[in-house]
Amino acid sequence: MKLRSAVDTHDCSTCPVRERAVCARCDDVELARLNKIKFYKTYRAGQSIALRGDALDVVASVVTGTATLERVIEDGRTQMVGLLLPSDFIGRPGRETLQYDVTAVSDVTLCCFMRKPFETLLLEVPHVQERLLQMALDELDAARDWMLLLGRKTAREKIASLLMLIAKRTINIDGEAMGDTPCIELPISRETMSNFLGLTIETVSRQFTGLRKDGVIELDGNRLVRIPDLERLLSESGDDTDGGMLF
Amino acid sequence: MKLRSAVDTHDCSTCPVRERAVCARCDDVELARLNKIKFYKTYRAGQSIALRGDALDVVASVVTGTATLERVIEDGRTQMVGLLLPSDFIGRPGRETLQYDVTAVSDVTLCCFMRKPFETLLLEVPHVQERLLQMALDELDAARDWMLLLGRKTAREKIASLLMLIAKRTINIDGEAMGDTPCIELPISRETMSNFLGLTIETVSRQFTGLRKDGVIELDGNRLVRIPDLERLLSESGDDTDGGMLF
DNA sequence: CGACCTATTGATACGTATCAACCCGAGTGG
DNA sequence: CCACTCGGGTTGATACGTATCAATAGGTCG
Repeated sequence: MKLRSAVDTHDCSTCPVRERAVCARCDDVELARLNKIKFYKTYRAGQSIALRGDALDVVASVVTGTATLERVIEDGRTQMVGLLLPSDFIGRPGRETLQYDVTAVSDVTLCCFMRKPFETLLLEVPHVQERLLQMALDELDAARDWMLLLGRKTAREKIASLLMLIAKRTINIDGEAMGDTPCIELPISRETMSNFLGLTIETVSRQFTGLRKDGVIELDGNRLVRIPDLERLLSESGDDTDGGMLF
Repeated sequence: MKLRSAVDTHDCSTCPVRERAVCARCDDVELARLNKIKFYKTYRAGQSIALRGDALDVVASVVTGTATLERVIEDGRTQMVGLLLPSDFIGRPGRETLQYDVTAVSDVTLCCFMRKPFETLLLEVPHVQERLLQMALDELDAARDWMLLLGRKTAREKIASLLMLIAKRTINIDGEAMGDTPCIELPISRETMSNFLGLTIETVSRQFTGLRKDGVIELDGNRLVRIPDLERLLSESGDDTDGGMLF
C-alpha cells in the first residue's frame, strides 16, 4: 500500500483539508506560523494512534483516512465516542493527557502540531481559535445527537440512523447522483459499528438482514448497501423528518 | 418565591458565576462591552426556556438554578443531553435555530446576550472566545463520557455513576466535610433521572431499592441519599478507579 | 488444502420496558 | 377534621428486545 503519495510534500496549498481543518481561515502569514510547528505522521489500518492516559504532546488534524475515538472499560466493553474523518481535530489544547483511545481504522495521515507551541499560537492567531471553536461546537452537537441514539433508539433505528448518516455524506459528495438508486460503501466493520451503536455484533448483523428482508436496503457483499428509498430509511431511523441532521 | 434577590443588581462584581462563566477572563473594559448587550431573565421551576427550532436570538449564561437540555422524538421518547448548572452556557454563536429543548428544573436566572452583537464581540474580545472554547471542550468530554454510560453500562451502573457524579460536586462544595458519612441531595426527580440515564422511571426506582438493600446507599425520603462507602459506590459505577472524572 | 477472520444464523438467557396496582404526602374543599 | 384528589414514587407480573453462547458460512491468505 502506498501511504504517502497524496500528502508527502507538506505543502498546505495541495492539502486536501485546507478548507475545512483548523487552519481553514488562516491567511498566508498565519499558515507560515503553523508550518513551523507541524509535521506529518502516518499510521496503518488497525494501528493504535494513542491510548487513554498518554501524554498529550501533540495535537493533530486528520488529513486522510478514518480513525476512531473510544472509551474502554476494564472488562472489555467498548463505546466509540467519535469518528474522525479528514479535517477532524485530535487532542485538546489545555489538557495534559489523552482521554480516549485513538485508533486508525484505515490508513491515516495526520498533520501534527506540538501542543505547547500550538496553545501559544491559539492566543495569537484568532482565526485558528475561531475555527477550533466552531469545530468543537459542531462535535458537541454531534455527540448530543448520538446520546439520543444510544439512550433511546431501538437496534433497528440505530442501524437505520447510521446508514442515513453515511448516506448523507456519501451522496452529497457524489453531488447530483440522483436517479439511480443511492449506494453507499460502509467504511467500518460490523464490530466497529456495534461499538459505535452500543450493540453487539450479532444484533447488528440481524438488523441488517431484517432491513434487507423488509426491502429497506439491498446488500452487495459486506460493505456495499443500496438504498432504494431514502425516505423509507429515514422513517426507520426514528429521526424527525425535518431538520435535525445527525452530523 | 423570591426569584430576583440574588442577582437583580445586574452588577458583574457580585455575580456568583463571574469566575467561571464565559466572561471569566474578561477585564473591566471587556466586561463593559458585554454589559451593553446583556440583560437578565428569570424562569420558574418547570417552565420551558426555549424549544427546539426556536430562533436563536440570544445566547446566555446560567447564573442561578438548574436547567436541562433535551431531545424529544415525536413518540415521546426523551433523552437529556445536558444538565445546565450555574456558569454553563446556552446557545451557540453561528447558529440560527436552537437544536434542543431547554427547560428550567428549578427557578433559573439567565444572563442573556443578543446573539448577533455577541458574535461580533467574540471576534474582537479573544478572552471570551478563549473561555468559550474551553467550556465547549469540557462539555464535549462530558458528553463523550455520557455516551459510554448510555451505550454500555447496566442500569445499576448508570445509577451509581449518576450518584458519583452528584457526590463529587456536592462533597467538593462542602469542602472538608469528611468524617461523617457523605450525604447528597438529588436535584432532580426520578423522571428527570430516567431521561438522563436512558432508562424508565420504574427501573430507576428499582435500582435505588436494589442499591439500598445491598447497603450501598441509604435513602432518607426521595431526595436525600447517604453514602456510607464512596469506594463501594465507585466500584458499582463501572468506572475506572483512576482518573476519568465524569464531569 | 487448511487456517483464520469476519459475518450470519440459531437457541436460549437475561435485563429492562411495559402495564397495572398501590402507597404516600401535600393540597383542597366540604 | 376528614374525604378527596393529585403527582411522584414504589412494587409486582409479564412481555419483549437484545445479549450471550454456540454452530455455520464465506472469503482471503499462507
